[in-house]
Amino acid sequence: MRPGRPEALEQPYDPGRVEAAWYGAWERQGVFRPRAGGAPFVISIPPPNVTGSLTMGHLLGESIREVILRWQRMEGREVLYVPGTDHAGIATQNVVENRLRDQGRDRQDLGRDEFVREVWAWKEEYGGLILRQLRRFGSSPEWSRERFTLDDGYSHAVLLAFQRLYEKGLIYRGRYIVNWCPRCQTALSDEEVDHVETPGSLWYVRYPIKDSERSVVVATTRPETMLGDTAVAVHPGDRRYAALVGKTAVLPLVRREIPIVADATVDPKFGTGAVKVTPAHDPNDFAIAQRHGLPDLVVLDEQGRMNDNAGDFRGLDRFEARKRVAAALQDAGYIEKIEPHTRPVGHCSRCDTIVEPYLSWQWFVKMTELAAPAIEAAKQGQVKFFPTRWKKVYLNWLENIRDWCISRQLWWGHRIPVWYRGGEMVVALERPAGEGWRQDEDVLDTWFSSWLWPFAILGWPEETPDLARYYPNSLMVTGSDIIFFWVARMIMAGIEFRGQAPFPHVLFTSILRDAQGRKMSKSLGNSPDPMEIMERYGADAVRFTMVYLTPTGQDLVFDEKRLETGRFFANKIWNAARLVTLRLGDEDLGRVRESSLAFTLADRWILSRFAHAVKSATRNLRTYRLNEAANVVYHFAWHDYCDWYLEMAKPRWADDADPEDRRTARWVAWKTLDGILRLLHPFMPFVTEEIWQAIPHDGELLAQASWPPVKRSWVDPTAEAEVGFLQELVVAVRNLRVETGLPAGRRVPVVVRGTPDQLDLVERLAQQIQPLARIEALHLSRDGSRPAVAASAVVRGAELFLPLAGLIDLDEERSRLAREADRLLTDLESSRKKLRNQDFLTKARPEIVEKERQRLAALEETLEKLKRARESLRTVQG
RNA sequence: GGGCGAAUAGCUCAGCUGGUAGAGCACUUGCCUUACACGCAAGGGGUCACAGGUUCGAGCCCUGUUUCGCCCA
Repeated sequence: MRPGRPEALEQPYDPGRVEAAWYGAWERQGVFRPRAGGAPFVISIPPPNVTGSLTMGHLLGESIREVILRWQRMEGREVLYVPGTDHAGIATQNVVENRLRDQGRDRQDLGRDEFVREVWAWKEEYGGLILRQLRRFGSSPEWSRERFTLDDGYSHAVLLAFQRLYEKGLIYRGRYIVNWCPRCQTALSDEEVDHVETPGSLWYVRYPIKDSERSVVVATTRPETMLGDTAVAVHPGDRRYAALVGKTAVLPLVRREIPIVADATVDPKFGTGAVKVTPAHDPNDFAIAQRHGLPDLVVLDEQGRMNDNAGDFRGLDRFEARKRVAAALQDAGYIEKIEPHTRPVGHCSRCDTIVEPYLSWQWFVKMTELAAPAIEAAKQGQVKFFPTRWKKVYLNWLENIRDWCISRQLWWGHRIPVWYRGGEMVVALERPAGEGWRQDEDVLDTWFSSWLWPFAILGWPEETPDLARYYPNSLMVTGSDIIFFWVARMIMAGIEFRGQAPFPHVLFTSILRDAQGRKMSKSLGNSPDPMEIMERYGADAVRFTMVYLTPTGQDLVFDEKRLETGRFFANKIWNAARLVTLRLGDEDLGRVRESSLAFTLADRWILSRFAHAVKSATRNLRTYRLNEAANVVYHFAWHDYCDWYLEMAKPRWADDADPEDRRTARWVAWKTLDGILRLLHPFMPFVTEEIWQAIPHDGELLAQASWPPVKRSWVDPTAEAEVGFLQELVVAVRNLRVETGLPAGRRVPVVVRGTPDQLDLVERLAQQIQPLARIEALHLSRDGSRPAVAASAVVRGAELFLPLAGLIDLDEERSRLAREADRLLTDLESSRKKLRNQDFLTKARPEIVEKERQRLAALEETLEKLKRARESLRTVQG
């Protein structure tokens, strides 16, 4: 047992100082290293973007991971938390390109190799800021295992995964419509496109029929694409157009002859029921073209400008082209009408540019085969989601999954391991032997590397000891916004490459929103700076508040002011600890045997309450109700321990108090504080460590101490009931004091009247009640007498009197008693009504009925006594 | 168009197995009571969105409606 250092708890509490103190010690002592002994517990960080910095959202996720990790460590598990970052292809390339632009250069000037070197240099200098910020936050990953998705070993894993899937026939190259971002100039996956309902127009355009007076009117939202039309399509069952199928239409402006085809996917109710078919710029049209053997004609370039196929419109930006084409059609009399029309428009999730459906050669992963076992894993419970409703979202996505476009036209990333020479194509991790091989120019989607994260971080494809011991991981904590991007794909990859889902549990965190309900994001600039927040409130306060506030799986409207909850709480604990340390004296508490102490009622009560708090906090942690766990500890520490126990203990610490009892009060106060610090450590590691070091403690660091067990011997229902009565008495007296307008400091006599049992109890508790309620003398009315003039209240049938003749306003007291009685009357009536109900009496569970009877009896008794108190005051007046 | 979620005190939100509606902040009143004014004490404040239903009993379960938000197409 190490002695405390009371002088360490300086006033005032300064989070900045405290939080600078302990991180180094934890690292030196190897607190974050997996400690053999218990079953492994493994979590990895959802790798943040290497160019990124901390956001409030990160802090929320990190707070939750940390609570669970530090708790599990204290429970004796072998805890591993793996840190790292991902290379975030588009985002990182953007950052470096912007820098080049500022210098008046672009990546084409540098060439591929030079550019990639430039990105690496940038990464070495500025990357990973976010991980340094996590140290300030107090995060406890095993730093020596930090991984980056472009590291050599990791890259090998990524390319190997590509090769294996290719060899299994699950990866293919094809020419299809993909989502193209003209600004990023790369293909995107479906998940990287956000759809926004956008008002626009629906143009009705007349296409003449060849060798005929007739024409067909098509409706389109994108007239500029008509330059790439290769057909007109109608529904096969649409009688209006039956005669036209097989005929030839003449495309206005360009006079190209195109067939009219019948296809069942055409919606006869949309527009005129006839649509133009632009295979190169619309996924549905592409499908129609495939079925009918129609050619395709690309009319846009990679930057979203009209290309040479667009004739007079070549070189125009797509939106300018839309206006010009519409105007040209109008001028030539081809426009029938224009209607307002709202449709979903895809935006690049990276840069918000409107994406183009664009026909190009890309690499894809066939997903249905990978999805099937991932669906089973969730259905059979090998992977569970918290909250459970995400299971449905997950299943729905997987059951309707589409192939995944994984090639990106970027330079920063894993270059696709495919080699071409003439008509040959080889998939290989190394350049094939021989001359003339040219590697595929594209890189892989970043998510194609991060879906391997749970096992690639452990050394896969090598069969390392880590992989054997730490796979599958224990838990994934992340935001539901990446359930498709990452979570579902990790599960698929885990099953595909390791034969087992990567973790049994997925815990989704809240999404933080600002006061207007908008998602907090860097681009909106509506997120406070986390580092500044930590400066102002302290990391402990942020951690506690985040967890305390976060509802399980609901979005969280974040208001900075609420961080005061954690800040004030830390301060409260700090000051409670100061009080305790100042009163501990030089007692060697470590040598005190619990059995040698004579606990008072208050001692038994707080230890019982502590046992409940441990039980409840632990149960809530196990079920991921972290906010409830935080709430339990908060309430116990503040309201039970500080408000009641410490107040009751104060007189026992006085110099003239009985030494044995003083020792007992010291021991219980210390022991309970030690317990609070342990329960609180996962939520507020710094301040709890600092305080723990200042009180007598066993072991080097709180971070290595054990989680408190539930001590059954401390559970004491009698003590809880009796102190409950005491608390009600005290509150009633305090209330009378306020209601009668007594000066706050004035000590008053109190008379109690009640059953002999009640009076005995009050007599036993008198010592503790008096200071709490500022009572000068507590008189027990054994003979049933009562003061003639007094303010009064009823507590559990016992009557309290403040005999204050001359000090209280009798009229006011009478009306106060009347108000009190009125309030009870409502409850009384509803209780009576309930008990008159035959159905209630026969059908409700007996214990419920009995409870209701007791409740009614108590209400009646209280009411009766209030009435008598009023009457007696009337007599006085009369 | 399909799916999911939310609606509870002035605000932000808890409310687990149906059994007397809770917290923090804000508000009112009184206190610098030698741990803490980042505090202490006492208090006010609710048609649990609406309409039905199930039940002895509904904030909670069922059906429908309204409003808001999100995801998917």
